[in-house]
Amino acid sequence: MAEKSLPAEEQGAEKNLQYQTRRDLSSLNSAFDVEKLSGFTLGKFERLKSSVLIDKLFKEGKAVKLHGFTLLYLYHPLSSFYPAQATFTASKRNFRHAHDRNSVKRLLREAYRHLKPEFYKFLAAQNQQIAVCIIYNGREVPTLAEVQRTLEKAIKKIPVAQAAA
RNA sequence: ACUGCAUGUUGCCUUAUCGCUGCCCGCAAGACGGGGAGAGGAAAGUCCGGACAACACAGAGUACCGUACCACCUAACGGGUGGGUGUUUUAGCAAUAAAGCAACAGAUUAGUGCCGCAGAGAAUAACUACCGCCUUGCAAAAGGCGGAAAAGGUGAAAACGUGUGGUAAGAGCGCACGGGUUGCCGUAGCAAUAUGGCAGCCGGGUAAACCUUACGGGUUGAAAGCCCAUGUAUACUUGCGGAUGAAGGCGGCUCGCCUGAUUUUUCCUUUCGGGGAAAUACGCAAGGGGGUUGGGUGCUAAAGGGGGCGAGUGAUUGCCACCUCAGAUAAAUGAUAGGGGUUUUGCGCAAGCAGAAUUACAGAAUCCGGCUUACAGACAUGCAGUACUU
RNA sequence: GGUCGGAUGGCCGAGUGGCUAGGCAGAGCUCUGCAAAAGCUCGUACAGCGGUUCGAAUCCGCUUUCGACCU
Repeated sequence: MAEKSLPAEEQGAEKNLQYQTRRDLSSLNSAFDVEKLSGFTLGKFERLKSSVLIDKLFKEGKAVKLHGFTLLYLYHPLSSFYPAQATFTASKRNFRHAHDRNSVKRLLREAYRHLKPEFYKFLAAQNQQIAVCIIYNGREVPTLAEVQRTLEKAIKKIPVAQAAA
């Protein structure tokens, strides 16, 4: 165990990085180019995982509703270098079987992955970070093309961040 | 050959691009690069049984819950295998055979309850009809007392069946044959049980009604539990501190500035005063319990896998060498395109051509052994039916 | 992931093995000059499949579906 783990100081540094929520965004941009971050990837740090933030998102976030999709968003500083973190859900009421829910969430993820670069440019221009939750309210598993078309419209509806917010 | 049913096996393959999650290696240590791995037969239902963990625990009994033909298998089981018994279907005149099914201990020696409607009566049964005696009456008959479960009808179920003797009429009341059941003995079998003999009994059903007998069961489940960090107010315990400044804050930090915490009792000495002890308030440190938010561990090498050689009718098991095969946590295992395979539709004598679909049930969450339920297509075996050929 | 409970007419809801109560709602009739209220009458139910039993809403098993609790 001792051999495996990193030296103590490095561990500390890593933790700082996670716990630090406030950071200077301008320095971030100088270190990591937005262009470099906007490949068609969707890794661990681009997904919204903090239950605290998710609670906050559902409580205070604004919603864009479009054709059975609901897109919740909240401009909020993140513990990630990426301009956005997203999460995807389908309700247990509409999809009783686990494999149906999984496949819907995979479709949403796939669609978001392809729409991501433009969304990131839009955010980088404002120098803002955002938390997003995409919910599918339909009762049947949709096709990928359908999801992409609707999501693209929904994302374009997200307004520019207010200075006060 | 086709169709149906049952059981078992299987549950599309491959190339490229864009991704996801662990692991290993590299490096400039990054959220980078490379390599290799990554979804089931039911992962499901959570119906049983274990492993593992925490807590509890003298012993015995009671309550409660579960199991229930016998033997074996197994870590264990309500599971499985083999056997027995009963029963259903099919074939057959029958004997019997084959296939399927069974929560299959006890209701004639523990006891209690329940059995609607109908029927005289549903458990010490007399309504009709039957028989005897008595009373009334010319008689027919009526009434009363008693006998009697053979006949009737009712019902899911009516007091062993047939025959015969017997009787006032009848009755297992006696006898013969037969049936069931309990006990003992003989034979076969480890046993359930089968079979033969002897003796007793035969006034119902229901235990997935209470119950009896035998056996088993401590409770709670990985959101168990253990560790680390973050960090807030602090009950309580211990230690230390002190206006000759504890402790905290700021700065230019061996220093300066600012803020700033206690009283009582008692003893010794005594001019004021000083010192000690105890209690208490305050402060600090440690322990500690309470709450908050994360991470690690538990956690994937196991009652493991397929293979070979044995043991056993079989479930299962012994030995040998080989293999390492998911580990996520707002929860990975995906998407697109091409090729092949499969199914299907149309055209065609056929070869083949063209189109469509690629589909079933379904997604690991601590891990195993079962059971149950769902399931497109393919293959194998068995049974049944239909048609044709010999 | 784990542990429990329910399902009876259009709605609520009782029912310890023997014809499934009751209320609300609905339809018809009475009453009234017409209505309301009241009274009378009627129709419509045991989630599904299988088993135990002479007989199942009830007992047992499986399935479907709704809900609750545990961090």
